[in-house]
Amino acid sequence: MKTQRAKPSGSAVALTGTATVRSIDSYASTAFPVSDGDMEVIFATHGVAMRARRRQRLVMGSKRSDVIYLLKTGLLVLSAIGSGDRRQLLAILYPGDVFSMALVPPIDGVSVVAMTDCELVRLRPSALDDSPRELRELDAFMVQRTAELHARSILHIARLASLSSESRVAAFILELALRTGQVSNDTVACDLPLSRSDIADYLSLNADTLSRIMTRLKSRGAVATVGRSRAIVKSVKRLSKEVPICAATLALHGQAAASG
Amino acid sequence: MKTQRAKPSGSAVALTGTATVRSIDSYASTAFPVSDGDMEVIFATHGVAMRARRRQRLVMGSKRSDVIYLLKTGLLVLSAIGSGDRRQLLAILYPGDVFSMALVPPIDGVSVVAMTDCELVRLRPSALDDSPRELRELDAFMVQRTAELHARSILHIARLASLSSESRVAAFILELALRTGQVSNDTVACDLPLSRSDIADYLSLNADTLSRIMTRLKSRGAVATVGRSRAIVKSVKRLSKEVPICAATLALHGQAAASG
DNA sequence: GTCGGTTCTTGATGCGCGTCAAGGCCCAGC
DNA sequence: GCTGGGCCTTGACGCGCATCAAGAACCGAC
Repeated sequence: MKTQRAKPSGSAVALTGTATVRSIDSYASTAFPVSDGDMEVIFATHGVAMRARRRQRLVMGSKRSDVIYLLKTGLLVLSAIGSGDRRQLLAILYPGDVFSMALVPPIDGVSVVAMTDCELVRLRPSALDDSPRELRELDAFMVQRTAELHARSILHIARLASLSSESRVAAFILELALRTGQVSNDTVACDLPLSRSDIADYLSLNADTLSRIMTRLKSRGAVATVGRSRAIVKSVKRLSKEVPICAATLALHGQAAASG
Repeated sequence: MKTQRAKPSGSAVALTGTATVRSIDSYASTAFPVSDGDMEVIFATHGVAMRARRRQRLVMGSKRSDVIYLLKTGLLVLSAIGSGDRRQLLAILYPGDVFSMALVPPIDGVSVVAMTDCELVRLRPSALDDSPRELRELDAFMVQRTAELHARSILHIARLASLSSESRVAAFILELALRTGQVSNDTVACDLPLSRSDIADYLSLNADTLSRIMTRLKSRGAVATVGRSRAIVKSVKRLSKEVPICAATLALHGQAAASG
């Protein structure tokens, strides 16, 4: 029997449930890409370390609670089930990103899902009420990080709106590779923690169409794949030339990857 | 002779040039929708009032300067010229919104353009270095406002990705009407400061298609128009029922309009 | 008022992508 | 090894939107 692309890929059961809480100190020494060194201390001291497994859905507390989360390792996506049936991925979160309910519109069925095993820190800003200095630093940190998230969302809008679907896919792989992959010369390789359907939902494409596009990109030599879950961008330069917005991707994600 | 939709609508000349600087006190008494009352004082005291004319392009300083702008009245759009030719509008800014270069990805040809005559305030956070309290308040304010902008951008992504073009147009008019229009019962009316091409560029549609859709919406009775630049949403309830995301639009923009 | 330019509308046509359907690939379980 | 069930790929086909083109409505200048 053929299952033909079950709704949210069948593993709905595994998705529910809250993330497991671990002891803090296991993360206290981990480096993560936060500009201000003090920030690491603040999160380690006042935050609660958490861990999420692949495909696990993170319960983000109630509506407008003030809880914020910091992603230390792994990959998260913001997903929504458009009332009908079609799922869509609205944003991708990389290590170093923060997120909270305030950043998300009140759409039905939005949630944050782990695409890989993740380590994160939950922080309640009110826990810092005693030390104004730390609170101030946190605010400054949040301003900067939220602005970066916004710039990335705007970039994503630009990609969705102005790029052909083929360029969209190429730009997506480039972004992921710059963030999570290994750079060597002009070539970048990375794992694809998102399935084909996930990628399609993120780029607002059909999974079938995405598959066709991947085939086209491969046959043209723009990207290569190793197995199903690993991709290689052959020439970043050439890609940036073909797809102008990729320059912005490089600027936004390249430096983040370099510093992280 | 037929001009047939000239590139950025011909008025490119009028677009260039910096916004005119006016004296501050002419705005000092104006109410604007900022949650914290102190914020108004901070901007009035340390900021520089500016005014922009319809279709004027705002020069936002160099790359990563720390200047922030607060929109007091009018409507701004974030626009980008995709390297080819196609312009796109990436975001709409309403009174009470703040923006800075940090919120914008480094795409070629991005700029902020006034869709109506606008009043705004330019503020350099470093001007507040002397008063830590105000600096702290500004940070907190920025966190909140940037988060709201992000939520709106995400909502826009959701609309672009999941809605039929007809629903997209309806949702757009609803948003604009809730923000800038007059509500009475279940009906909302508003001016359309954006031309058809502008709207099309924002919704990533073709201007011709948009025109067809408007005709369809009118003949179906969902919206009505008065002249070319005024629209009326006949029944907000019915629209919210047909287009699920409109509920989120109501939540995000309805309350802002109510408080503003 | 008339005129010129812009913006909007509407028609005909073609292509891209979504959809449906059938198979192939890959991996886990036994 | 084999088998079954997700995933992924690939084909056929239809609809929706972009494109091109022409004309209508609107608006300001004079």
